[in-house]
Amino acid sequence: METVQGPSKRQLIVESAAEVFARSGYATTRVADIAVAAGIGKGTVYEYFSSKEELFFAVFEWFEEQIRRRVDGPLAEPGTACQQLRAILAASAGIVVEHRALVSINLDFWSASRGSASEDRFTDACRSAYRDYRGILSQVIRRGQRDGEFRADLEPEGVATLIVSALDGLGVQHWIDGSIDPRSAVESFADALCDGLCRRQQQ
Amino acid sequence: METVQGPSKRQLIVESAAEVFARSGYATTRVADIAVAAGIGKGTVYEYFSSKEELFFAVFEWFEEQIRRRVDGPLAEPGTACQQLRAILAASAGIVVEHRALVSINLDFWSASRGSASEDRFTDACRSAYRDYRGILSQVIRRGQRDGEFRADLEPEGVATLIVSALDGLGVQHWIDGSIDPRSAVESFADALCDGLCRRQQQ
Amino acid sequence: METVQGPSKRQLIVESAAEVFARSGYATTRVADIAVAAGIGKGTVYEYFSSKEELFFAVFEWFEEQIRRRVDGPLAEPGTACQQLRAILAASAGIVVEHRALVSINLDFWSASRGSASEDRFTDACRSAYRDYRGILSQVIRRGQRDGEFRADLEPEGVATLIVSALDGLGVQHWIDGSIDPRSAVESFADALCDGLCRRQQQ
Amino acid sequence: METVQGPSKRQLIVESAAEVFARSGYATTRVADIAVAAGIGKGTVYEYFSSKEELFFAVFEWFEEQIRRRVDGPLAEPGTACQQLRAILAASAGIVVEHRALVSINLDFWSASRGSASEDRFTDACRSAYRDYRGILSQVIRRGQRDGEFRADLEPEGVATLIVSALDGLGVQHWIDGSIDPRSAVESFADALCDGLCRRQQQ
DNA sequence: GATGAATGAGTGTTCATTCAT
DNA sequence: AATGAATGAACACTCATTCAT
Repeated sequence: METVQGPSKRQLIVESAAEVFARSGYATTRVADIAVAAGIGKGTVYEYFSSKEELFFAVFEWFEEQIRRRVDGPLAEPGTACQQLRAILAASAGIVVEHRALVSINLDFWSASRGSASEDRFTDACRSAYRDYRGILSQVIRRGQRDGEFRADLEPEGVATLIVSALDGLGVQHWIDGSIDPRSAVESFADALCDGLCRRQQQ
Repeated sequence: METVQGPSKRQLIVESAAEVFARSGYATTRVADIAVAAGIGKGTVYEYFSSKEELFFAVFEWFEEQIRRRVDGPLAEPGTACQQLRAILAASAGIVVEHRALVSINLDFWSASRGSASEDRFTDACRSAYRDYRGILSQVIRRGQRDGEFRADLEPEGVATLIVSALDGLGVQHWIDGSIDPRSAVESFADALCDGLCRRQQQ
Repeated sequence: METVQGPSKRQLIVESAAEVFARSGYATTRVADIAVAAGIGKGTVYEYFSSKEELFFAVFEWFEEQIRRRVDGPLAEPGTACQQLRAILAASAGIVVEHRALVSINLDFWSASRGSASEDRFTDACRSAYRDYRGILSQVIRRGQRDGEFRADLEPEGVATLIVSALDGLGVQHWIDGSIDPRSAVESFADALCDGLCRRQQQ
Repeated sequence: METVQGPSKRQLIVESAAEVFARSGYATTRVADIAVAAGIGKGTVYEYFSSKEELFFAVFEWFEEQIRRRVDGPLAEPGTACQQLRAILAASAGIVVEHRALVSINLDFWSASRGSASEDRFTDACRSAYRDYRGILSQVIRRGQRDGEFRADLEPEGVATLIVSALDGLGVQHWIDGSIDPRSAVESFADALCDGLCRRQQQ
């Protein structure tokens, strides 16, 4: 009976690394720390990843996948564009609260987009991640416009860009300052965004 | 005739450091690189700053000041809350475009909030910077509400938090992906935010 | 068949360090020099000692042990207090001649008792080493007094202090000036000390 | 009227340096510290001494002179060889107590005899200082022998060597461990040395 | 003569990576 | 496959010394 080895040792390393990177940052984390966290020998890390950077990248990919999963849920649900938008916003706020660690790792990915030997690789990965995220949102907006639910005079891409930004930045602010409440902030924001900050003249 | 010594040597170092940090990131930048960029000897850097980290911090402060100056302009102008909000958003987009370097440095500050020996110092500085920025925006919103211009049922703090986030994140996206246009994106976003994404029923 | 690994690598480093420190002095010696002398990589030194100073301290302890061993021999031998005293003096002269290096290292330890970051640690170590040495000698003297062999009117501690001093200083003089002969000097000194410099009136 | 400038600025620097070297050790002392102690500019030190080492050497010479002065006093006094010897020992104990600083500086000179670029220069200076000191003592002993006061069968040089050693080492022990009392220790030692440690059979 | 701002050679230390076991 | 002892490249920082004022 061979070890079925559910989450393979590779995965064990990735998750241990994510944990340590989140806590101490990429630069400060030593490969040895990761090995200890994973309960394996230092050399073993190199059996699965050719370098610290490579491992870092694997963590990034795993992280990406986590996010995608969380966002795909609301997308599958039926509902108006507005409802979906609100659901995505709420899900993102949830991620921010539940996985502050992920935000932390994201910071490092951005930072790694400079200086690192494989600068471009990081930048490319980030770029495409953002593109994907924007794509999802602009599609929702476009659907809203097509259905006559949303104003047609707004640039879907532009609005999507800022919404992605807002959720991104929200993670950072929450990370830096635990006293802010992402969930309620996102709700007010969603209200303002969907229905407008300004009072309806006619109301 | 004394040397008026406009931007003191200290300032020269700060600006050179900002440049190099922006290009290569904090971790990758060597103190020697900064010295070369400033056209001075390596030791001279230490005449003005006790450590690389101290210099990094000085860059942060200088950066903060730059931002503040840009945002204070629109605040001084008269106009409705909505106009001011749009002006602040536009100014921020302008900063993002003109000073991509600043965004880049900001990334490092966030990152430095973990792992760095003086972690707390960085976190505290970031926290208070965010607080200031949120304060400015929530004040504008509150004024809008007091004047009956904005809906009174929204949490000013919550909305302000997301707007700050949006501008913050916008810089990152623009940094990562030069193809996006912050100015037009911000405009659409401002429209959606102020007047609502949803079509006016009554219209 | 496991490597018996006689003198462990740690010991190898200590002895190599002793050699180099003796030749070039603590301040001048570079960690790299020690590594070369030990035939290992620079980094390996840090696998066994957390810092140059720590290594220096280990050398001190090893040195202490060497001395103790040499002095313990004469102490175990039976004989009058006078014979034991002479034997200890002779053994010490022997050390001085055979291990000039040790003297040299001692110089650095004294010096390190000032200025070094862990000044106190060095001072404490030196203080207790001297105390031990004085203790051994004063015990011999006390025994001589108890047995009626030595004059009872002299302070055993005081005399012991100066004998320790004399042996200590002898090493230094021999180190500085190879032309002096510690063995014959010590003999004359032992004669004078035990039987008196002054001619016996009654003789 | 030119400034007679009693103790010239050169002398001021030497004495300030002695003070700081004594406190912090040669290696740890920075030229800047000495300048501060002397109340002058850092550059000024180099107007009088071509290097830190040169200044160190000047301190050594000044120190030597101090010692000589203290020892010359007893030598000038009339009395038996034994009385003179005791007087010299007592004077040396006095120096040790009053000028612990001098001892401290001596440690550095010994240490500097290795590793320093001008190693030989330091060794030579130390060697000749010891030679002088031994010469003074062996002369006293020889006179004692000539006068029939001291035993003729002892090597004057050998005994002198150990006495110098004893006084040298006494300073070190007192420096390291303030609890020992050089004056009383020297007295017991002088008794033992002059009259013998062993009880007179005939008495 | 006096100064202190500027300099850069020099070194302790860290840690990603390798490889013999 | 797994390990961890060994390695050395890389870098922040210090401080003696210089020299323009």
